[in-house]
Amino acid sequence: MRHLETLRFVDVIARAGSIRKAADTLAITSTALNRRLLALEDELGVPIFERLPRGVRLTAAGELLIDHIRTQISDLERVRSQIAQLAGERRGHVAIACSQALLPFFLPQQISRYRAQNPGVTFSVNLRDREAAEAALIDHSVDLALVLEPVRVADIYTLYKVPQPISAVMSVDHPLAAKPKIRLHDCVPYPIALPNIRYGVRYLLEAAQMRVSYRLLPAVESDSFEFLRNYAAVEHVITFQVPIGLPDAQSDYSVPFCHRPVDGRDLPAASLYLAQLKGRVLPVAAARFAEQMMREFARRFAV
Amino acid sequence: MRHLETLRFVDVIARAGSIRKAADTLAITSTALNRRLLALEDELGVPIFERLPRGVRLTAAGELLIDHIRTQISDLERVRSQIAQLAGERRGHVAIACSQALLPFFLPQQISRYRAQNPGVTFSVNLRDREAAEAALIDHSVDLALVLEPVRVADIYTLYKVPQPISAVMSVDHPLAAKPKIRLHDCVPYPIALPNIRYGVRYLLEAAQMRVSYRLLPAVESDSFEFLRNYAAVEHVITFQVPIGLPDAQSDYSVPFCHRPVDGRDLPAASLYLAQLKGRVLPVAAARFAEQMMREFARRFAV
DNA sequence: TGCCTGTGCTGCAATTTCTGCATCGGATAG
DNA sequence: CTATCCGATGCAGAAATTGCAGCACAGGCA
Repeated sequence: MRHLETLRFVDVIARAGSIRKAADTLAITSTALNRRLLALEDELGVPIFERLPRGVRLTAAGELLIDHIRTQISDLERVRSQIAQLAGERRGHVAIACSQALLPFFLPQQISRYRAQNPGVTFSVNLRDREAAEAALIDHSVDLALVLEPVRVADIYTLYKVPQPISAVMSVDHPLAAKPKIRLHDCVPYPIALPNIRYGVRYLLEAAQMRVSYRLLPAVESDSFEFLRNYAAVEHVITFQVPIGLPDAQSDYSVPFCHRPVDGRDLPAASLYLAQLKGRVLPVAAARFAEQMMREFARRFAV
Repeated sequence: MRHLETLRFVDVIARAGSIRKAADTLAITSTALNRRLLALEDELGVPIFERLPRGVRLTAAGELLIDHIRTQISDLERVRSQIAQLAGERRGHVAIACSQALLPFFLPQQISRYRAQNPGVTFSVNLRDREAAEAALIDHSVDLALVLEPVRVADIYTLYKVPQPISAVMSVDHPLAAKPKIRLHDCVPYPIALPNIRYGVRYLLEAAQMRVSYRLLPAVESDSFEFLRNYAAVEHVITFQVPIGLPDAQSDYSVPFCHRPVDGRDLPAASLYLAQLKGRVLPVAAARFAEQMMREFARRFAV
């Protein structure tokens, strides 16, 4: 959209941290970009960036403005998508930030299902920890976030909340695999593999252990849920994940690990949140996709 | 602001109903304006206006866009005012739509008081009936509305609500002026002057008469509250108004008419609403002025 | 200290975009 | 049927934007 080209450029400068770098990514000369910025600051009567020897940084006024710019850009996007829908087109784009647990099964299935009915809609799926996911909502780089136990900043609006009782994951021939339900102290004799503290599952585990005498000390730590699952498959180690990231009984996945729910008395269920930026009206495609996921949540995890 | 000049032009076209008229008010040629419009429609991929023999009219897509445009324009205005405030300037503009009752005393006093502390802030005060006031909020032509018994459309947000018991207004030597409180049936023997049905006071009077046997038939109807007051001053006629539009005892106005409250059993109190557009963040000056008025309401009409 | 690198900024010419005049084609009101 | 008002368009001049080259400045490094 031509009329907010300059504003978009300002956004790029803010993200790049220097006019020349921004000009480079925008494939124009720094001269032109610089002059646009100067003209805008002149119009506004206030500098948007403070000039540092190694680049530029937003002033207080700039912070205000950049927020406005990002809102305007995505609001225009929404209007365009509404107009496109009016014209009968079924196009659009949905940008999602999500936790690792959504990557193996849930999102692939959901996106595939949605695209089967709306082939014109494209998706971008970005792995973000819960903090980064919320930041991505705030700076308008994603439309939806799907995260476990978010930090819950004020600017985030929760569309749906799903309880996710934590499961213990182990190889199929692990001694504990015989039990239908796992107590946490059952795990003490065995080596443990855990995600690190930035992740919701680990956070809940640590919180739960504040109240008990035993300790689950990780033999292996990782930031990859996929690694942890596969590690549990090849060694008699126990790890913990949420069910939405694990193959369920009906699926035709054949894997050398299994999972058993942890007793609710030992560990409260985690919560999976579907969230958007507060006060933002989503583009049509994103809103529809969110609705589809919410229906699926309601179906699977009916209360 | 340069970058949304074209969008502002589109807004003017929409209001003017024809490109040439809009070009005229914008002091440019119709050619230039027409081409900007065509370029924008080309960018958007859909026509914004349908071309009629006597001008243009918004298409469905255009309705969507014009709403976005008006939001963007006033949102930018808000950002500018926030930036100005950041820079220590105390400037800005407040546009108000209000009922007649606010014109003689309340708004002049309030604006004068506000401007005494904020001389840089300018005001526009527009007389609008309750329906037009809400329309003005919606199309962003005013920031605040102050109206009696509004129609209460969904997009309006009420900031404050003040009860206004209706008063009978008459000349000082009117027989009823001896009573401290007026019953409606006391008025039957006398000629009545009323505002027409579009106004809140008349609306309430008509509603009240649904339940009783007597009728107050207006000898004179007018759409000017000022006329009605002054007419009551020169003839033994009774009219009805809300107290906020009448001089109070402490004021140093010397007028040949007086007012007495109507008994609450006969006529419910009207409600004066201070309202803004739902979901809109007001510019600093408008928000501050609204706060001042709300404090004044709380002081005068403490519950 | 002196060199080097990276930054934002500016004068000037080429280029792109925009504007205004004159005019066309079409639809309606009288 | 005619007069009028409307939006659209070809073309030439005006205005804004861009890119090149170069400047001044501030830190990093030897």
